[in-house]
Amino acid sequence: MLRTASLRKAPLAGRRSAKKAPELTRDKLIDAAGHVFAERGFRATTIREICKRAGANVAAVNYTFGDKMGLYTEVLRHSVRAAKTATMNAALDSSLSPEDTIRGVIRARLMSMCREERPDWHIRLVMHECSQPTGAMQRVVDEGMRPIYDRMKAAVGRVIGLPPDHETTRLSVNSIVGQILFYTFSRPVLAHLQPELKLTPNQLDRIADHIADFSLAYLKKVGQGKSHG
Amino acid sequence: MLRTASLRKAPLAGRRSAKKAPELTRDKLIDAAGHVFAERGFRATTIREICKRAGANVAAVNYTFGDKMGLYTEVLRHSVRAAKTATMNAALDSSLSPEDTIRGVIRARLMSMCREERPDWHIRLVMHECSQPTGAMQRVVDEGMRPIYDRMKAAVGRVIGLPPDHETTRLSVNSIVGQILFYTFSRPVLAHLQPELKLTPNQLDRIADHIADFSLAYLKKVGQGKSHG
DNA sequence: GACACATTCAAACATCTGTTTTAAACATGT
DNA sequence: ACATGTTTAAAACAGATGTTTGAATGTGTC
Repeated sequence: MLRTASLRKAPLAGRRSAKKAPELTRDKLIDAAGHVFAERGFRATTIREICKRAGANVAAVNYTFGDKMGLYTEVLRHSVRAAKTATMNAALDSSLSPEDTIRGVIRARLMSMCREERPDWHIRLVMHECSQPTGAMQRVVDEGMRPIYDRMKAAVGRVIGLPPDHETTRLSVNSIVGQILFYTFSRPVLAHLQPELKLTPNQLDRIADHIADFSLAYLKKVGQGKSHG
Repeated sequence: MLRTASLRKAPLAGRRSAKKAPELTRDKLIDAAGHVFAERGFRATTIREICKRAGANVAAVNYTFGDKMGLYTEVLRHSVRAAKTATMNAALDSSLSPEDTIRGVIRARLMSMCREERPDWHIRLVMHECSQPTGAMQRVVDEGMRPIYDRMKAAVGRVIGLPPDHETTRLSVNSIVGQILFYTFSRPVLAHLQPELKLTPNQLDRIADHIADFSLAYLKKVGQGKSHG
């Protein structure tokens, strides 16, 4: 008989061999919570909606994860893992040229917006964290975004002929990332300013090409200036 | 004796001649609400916090503005007006060259982030609307962002030698706006990825220059290609 | 000063929401 | 079959929050 949510742990997260029902509700809860958290953010999401969606009882969340935040961190953990798609991993391959790395990362990030299953949970969770931080952001950034960010700094630095931590390199990476995130973070604004812009796979492909062309124009120009001077 | 919040109007919004106290609490409420709404968004903001900050009673909001949403729309109205700074208006001057227009808009938008009073309410409210839309967004976008967006389309179109509504023009404007909003929307992420980046006026000035250089590299390249072909 | 009105205030109300409780259902090993 | 530990279910609890109420206080007019 367990007492308070803050003191008790989620029940026996370790050994689960013969049981299967608990695994099922646990997974159903994480899946349902991912949908709702990604759509509404941590605060605006109610445990009751998650449980209804998962076909579970209201007490299931507190029983399985201790409290709402426990479920949230679990969802974040899954979302970070799911964000490491095959496409993104291929783009991060260190044998690629810097230009191809940049193009690949841009494309992988944009393409994740039109996935069928779990469309873009990760980046939408980050968006809500930016709007209303919860303290869970540090881990999301460290595990989900920093590797890509560092890889981009290296690639951009090589194109422009400057160290990865030079101010121009960092600002350029920010410019690229900003262009990408715009289509997720500012989607409602975009929907009003350009109602005709549908984010179909085809269109996202064109957008990815544009962002890469737009960015490489500057990077190559600076790079040529450096190599000539 | 007024009945329901949905039916009654804010009391006598028209003639206020001799009264001053009502005006004062009204303004204090809008000012306090601007702070809290810009920081936390509509939903996470409590009427009690606004009233405490304004030194008013809990019932003041419902009495003066009907309900929470009434106060919110009033805050949005003020914020849209405050976003039309002298700097931004100067940048939108139609006698400027397209390059100067682009540089000016970028700089004006970034500089509003380090204002002493009401620092960047407008764009932070838009951010929260993007994360959790409330239905008030349409007016904010139409009145606060579309004029700038259209002006940018015209300027960018002139530099690259394409119509304002060409796909390349629109995507390029998106790229510029995305770079700008990144420093507001993704500030928490940025704080973790680049802890050393302080958004002082000096630094924002450098960022504005970078974004303009970064963008104009592509625009001019496309423009030259067009004029030669 | 008395009246009518607008405004303020403290308290209460109704609802929502995270959490806890209590008991029943279930599974498992002996 | 029994005992034991685990999972589910319904209800209740406690706190927060938007809103309303009704009295009290101010404010201007006659």
